[in-house]
Amino acid sequence: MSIEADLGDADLGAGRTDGRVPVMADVARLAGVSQKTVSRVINEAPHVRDVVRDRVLAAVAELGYRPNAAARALVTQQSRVLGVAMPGSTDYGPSAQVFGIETAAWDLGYSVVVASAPASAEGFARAVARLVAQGVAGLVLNDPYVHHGLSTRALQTLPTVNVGEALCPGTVCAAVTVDQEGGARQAVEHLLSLGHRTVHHLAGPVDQGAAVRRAEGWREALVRAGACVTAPLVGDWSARSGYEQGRRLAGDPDVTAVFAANDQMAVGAMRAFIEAGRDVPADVSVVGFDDAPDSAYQVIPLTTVRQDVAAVSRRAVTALVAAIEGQPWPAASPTSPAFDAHPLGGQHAGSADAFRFPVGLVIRASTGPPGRRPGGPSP
Amino acid sequence: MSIEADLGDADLGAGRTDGRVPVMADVARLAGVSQKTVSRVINEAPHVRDVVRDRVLAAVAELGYRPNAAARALVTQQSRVLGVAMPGSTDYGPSAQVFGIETAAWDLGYSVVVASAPASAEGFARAVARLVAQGVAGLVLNDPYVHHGLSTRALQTLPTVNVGEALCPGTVCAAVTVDQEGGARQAVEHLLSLGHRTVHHLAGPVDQGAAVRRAEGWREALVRAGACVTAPLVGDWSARSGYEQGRRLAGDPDVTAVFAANDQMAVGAMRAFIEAGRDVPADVSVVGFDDAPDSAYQVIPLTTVRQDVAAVSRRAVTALVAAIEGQPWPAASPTSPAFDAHPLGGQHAGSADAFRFPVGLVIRASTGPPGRRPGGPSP
DNA sequence: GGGCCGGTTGACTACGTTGTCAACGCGCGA
DNA sequence: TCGCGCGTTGACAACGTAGTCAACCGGCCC
Repeated sequence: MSIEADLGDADLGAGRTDGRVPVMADVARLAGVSQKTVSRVINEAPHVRDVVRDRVLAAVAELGYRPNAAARALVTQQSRVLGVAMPGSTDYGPSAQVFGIETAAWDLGYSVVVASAPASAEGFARAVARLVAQGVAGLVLNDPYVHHGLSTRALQTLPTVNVGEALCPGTVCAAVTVDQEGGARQAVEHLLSLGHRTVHHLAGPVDQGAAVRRAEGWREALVRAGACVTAPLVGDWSARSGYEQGRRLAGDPDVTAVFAANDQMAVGAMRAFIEAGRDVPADVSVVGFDDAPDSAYQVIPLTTVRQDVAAVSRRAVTALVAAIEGQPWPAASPTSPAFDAHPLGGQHAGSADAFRFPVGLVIRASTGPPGRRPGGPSP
Repeated sequence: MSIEADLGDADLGAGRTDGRVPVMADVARLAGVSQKTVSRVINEAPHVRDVVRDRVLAAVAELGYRPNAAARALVTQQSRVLGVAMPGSTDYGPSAQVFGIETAAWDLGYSVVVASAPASAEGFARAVARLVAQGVAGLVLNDPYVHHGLSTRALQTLPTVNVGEALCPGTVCAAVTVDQEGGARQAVEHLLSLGHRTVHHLAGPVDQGAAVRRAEGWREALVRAGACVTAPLVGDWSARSGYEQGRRLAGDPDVTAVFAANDQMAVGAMRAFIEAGRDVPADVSVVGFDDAPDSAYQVIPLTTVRQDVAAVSRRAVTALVAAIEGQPWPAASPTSPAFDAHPLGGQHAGSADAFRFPVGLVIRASTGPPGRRPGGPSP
């Protein structure tokens, strides 16, 4: 393979740079042009004759020249680096987002620096400060962070996009998200259509937009159907929290259907029901949210709401890069070109410049009609 | 909260820099010293009187000055950025590693840029090339990449550390890993001690070090115990592959115990057994590897081998940073100070400079004695 | 009292790139 | 034929920081 050759060239330099890593001046000397012309060729600027261009490119190849990112960033005031602030979690959602952002960014010629910190106000402050200090050209914020003191003034000088729901209405930065309410509604309607009297909810952290929206969708669907709305139990996205809250639900014989705010909590809840001697789905139906890759192959394959995290991440990065390279980020207005592609907004007011991706219910083995009568296992 | 104040100061600058982001010269002017002295204060260099230092620090605070990373990188030829090359996967292992590396790096004042690419030779080449172009100070490689054309010469100019097992003996870069064989042995011995005649293996990709070492440990433990060694089935770490291979195992009534190379495949295998009407653990016992956070709360809580990914990542980053800041990376020798701390090596020759972390078996509900007689469910 | 020495400070420069602007050469129209 | 304009090229400065080295200052010893 070419690795050895590639890196070998890049490292050692086949040309006359006596051990030093080659710079533009070396290329220029070898090609017999000025350093500025090399710069033009490298940046594909106009006004370079083909003959000259070829000579320069040959010299670049011979020396294994690579542009110095630091020098370029210094002079252009542009780092071509995106900062991602995320709560450091190995949950499927966040990590899928990070990888999605990373892939999309590379495709657009940007690299990605990740700053993980607990989703507290201090954690957010430190993460953003690190990213700013590092000189990122734009910021991708994760939902859980957004409510923590993010203000209009604070970030308006730096292009910023939020992946997920913004809780505070004052937030001006653009948001890319999925139709959380719609997904929750689909889950609830599915369960009600199976014959369940109502659906209990295992919610995510109350200060996170995605969790709030899913809870809203759940409540709304119940109200619309005239079903009784019970108080949601709150978890922290982890399977452990799903298990713990699931044990509380398992103690209530009236519970026949549960909608968990993500797949991991749904799995934990299923475990709690099984442990309590209540079968899934015969006694209790469970629905998750995310459709993590594992969910189809759980011991009880999970009915869940599928969202395309990769597509969401891609859109977020695309919008962010457009903002970076286009207008100097005038606090993204609804008329900003970057946000005109799919303005499906209007789901909730005050966030007109949101992308909203559709979601879809995937029905598997964890849901079914309420077979045994509520009140305990049949004799 | 202080976010607004922090970022507000940083962005707008409370001083006399008329909109521009403040630079050292601005601080120097305000403090009445030279730019060089500001540099000394910022870098905590010696030979600065306390009075002067305080004056400079006050000016820094007033202007909200932040060092320009690009300029610093340009002049020091040092980016304080670590590059992480990873296969873009949302599996627990890789994503936990990325977060662990990121956290450890920040603690040491380094930021982390991630390059994800498929674990092929081309993917590896592109990922490393991107990272090098970005100007990283050091490289963290993930196991699956290492066998792809990594050569002594190729990376010897850039400090590099491998997290995981290096397959090719020619690889000189330092490696930090866990005791894969030992973990596999513990899993097998646990199953044999329960009374199983032998243990089948659901392995990871054959070209990945961790998968190979786990398979080696499994085979070794069986041989030592005089049990028969069956051909391992090969998956790709995903629950899906665990399910698919699990179906093949479920068809064989002699199978009473399975050791999967990671938790996700173990879960998929459990699903396959349940689907085939074989109970876990009554008919078949299953052991995983990783102890992912969810594994304790699976519908059938998983017996698995716990490894401390965060600690491994931390060690890798510590070693890498030591190499970056210490000697100019003479292709890490066993006597290199960076690798003297815990040389538990010697597990396999040719890699004397490896850190090897211990692992531990966590026994849960997915394993038990072979209850029903092999040959099918009892009537 | 003069010289020396070490701690402190600043002027100058390099780092590798891009932006600005002037200069050059060629073809074309007057 | 001359002048003009455009496409092409290069000299020079600038970006913000750290390294080098000289200058300065005070106290100390001879």
